[in-house]
Amino acid sequence: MPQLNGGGGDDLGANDEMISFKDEGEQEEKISENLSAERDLADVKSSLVNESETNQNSSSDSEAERRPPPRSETFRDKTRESLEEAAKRQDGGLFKSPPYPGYPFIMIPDLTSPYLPNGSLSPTARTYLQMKWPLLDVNHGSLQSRQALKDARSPSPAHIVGPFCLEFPGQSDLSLHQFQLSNKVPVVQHPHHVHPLTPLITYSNEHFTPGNPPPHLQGDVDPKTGIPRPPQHPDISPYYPLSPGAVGQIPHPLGWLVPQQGQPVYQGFRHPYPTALTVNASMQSFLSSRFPHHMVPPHHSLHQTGIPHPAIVTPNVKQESSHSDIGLNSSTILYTLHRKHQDSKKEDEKKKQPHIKKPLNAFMLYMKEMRAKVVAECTLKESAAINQILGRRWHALTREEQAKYYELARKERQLHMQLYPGWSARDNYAANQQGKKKKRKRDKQPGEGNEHREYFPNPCLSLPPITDLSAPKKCRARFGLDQQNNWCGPCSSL
DNA sequence: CGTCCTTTGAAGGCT
DNA sequence: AGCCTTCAAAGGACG
Repeated sequence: MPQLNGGGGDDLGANDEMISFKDEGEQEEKISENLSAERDLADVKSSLVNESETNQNSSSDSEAERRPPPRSETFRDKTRESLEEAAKRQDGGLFKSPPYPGYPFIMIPDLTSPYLPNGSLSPTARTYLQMKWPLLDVNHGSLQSRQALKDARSPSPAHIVGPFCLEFPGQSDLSLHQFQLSNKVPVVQHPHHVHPLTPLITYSNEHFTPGNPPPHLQGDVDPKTGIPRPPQHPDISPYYPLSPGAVGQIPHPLGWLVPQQGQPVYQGFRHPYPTALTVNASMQSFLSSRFPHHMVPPHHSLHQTGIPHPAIVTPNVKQESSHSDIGLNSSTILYTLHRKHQDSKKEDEKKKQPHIKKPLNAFMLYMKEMRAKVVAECTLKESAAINQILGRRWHALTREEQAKYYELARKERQLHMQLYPGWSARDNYAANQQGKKKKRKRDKQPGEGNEHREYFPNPCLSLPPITDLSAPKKCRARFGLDQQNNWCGPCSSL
């Protein structure tokens, strides 16, 4: 485990942004947190297989030794201060002194095509990219990236290895920390163009799928949403553990718009953030002319800047089917449509409001990256159980490791804030209240929650024992139906 | 189909 | 200031 040095000129400014951890189960967490990731995984697997966990207190090192005491100034406070400071400095145009060394609020005028005709990154774009994403090594090409691959523990600053892979120093678990933020990152990867902004994208590509692809190109359809999914290469991890050579093979969600040969139509669409600027009015026009109306992404899915941000979820507004009106006379149709229009006018207007999702926090970013790994190694599918494991692992991370995610989350928020200046998390509260009743939530009784913990050990990942007698669903969610022998007594008797 | 479960963190509202 | 609530992701389970 890398020791923390208190200081050291962290350009990311992450060292002083660690948060204090919750004290719930802290004792047990401290006990388990010093396990190496491998050991951790081994415990998970063996406990899952054997269902006979006997030792969750096998380690004694204190997490506190590894981790400095909680700071009085929380990360949240710090972040907020920084954001406020950033907002103050952001007076309209270029900004001079970025709140974070690597995250200036500079928007270059045209990122539509940051690449030069010869395929290299334009100096302007390179400057921008370096300023905006300091982790990205846009100056150095694949040679250095390959070097990074060779020397996984390079102490040099993190630099990008592939479009989705950031190398982080000091990784104890992965020699190369392939930091894929999303398994849904929309990517049109030109074989020779590695887009350097991609690593920070965490939002779903669903928001960028411009309607349905032509049937003959339609690969998979999400059974839940009905939204066509891009064909997935079976060998490719959903979390993009991509090598530089492999990324070019990744199909883009908009791959059906990309000609089979030649340059992709959506070069600028490789990234849902700045590079997505290419989807502007002209692209709308192009789409409208090429595809049926329902396939064309609606304007309201675009940000005011023309950026179809992945955090935007455009509700599927059902098209009025003219077929269903066949047989009715025109006046009836008109009247009906008028009534419908009147009745649902407000509702439609509300529905048309794009749903801007919250930016992901550090833990969410971590979950996105690690979920697939845990699922694969722990043979669990239940997200609730997976998340428990991930929560434990999150606490087991070193401060440095967590700092990476905090930093990324901070950038996510910054970018989100830039793209949606007026957006508030509160907006999503209202969004859920007006439309569908979403969730939630039974109030947690005092003491409820993790009380399953005292009665028998969790079979996975040396989780604390479970004691909650009042929440039978927890055992179900936690262990699944096929492991009912792990359910607590009250749950089993139900 | 909608909600629950489960995790942490961010953010807003209320006291 | 501190507490509470909601929502981000994920997918199986359930009513």
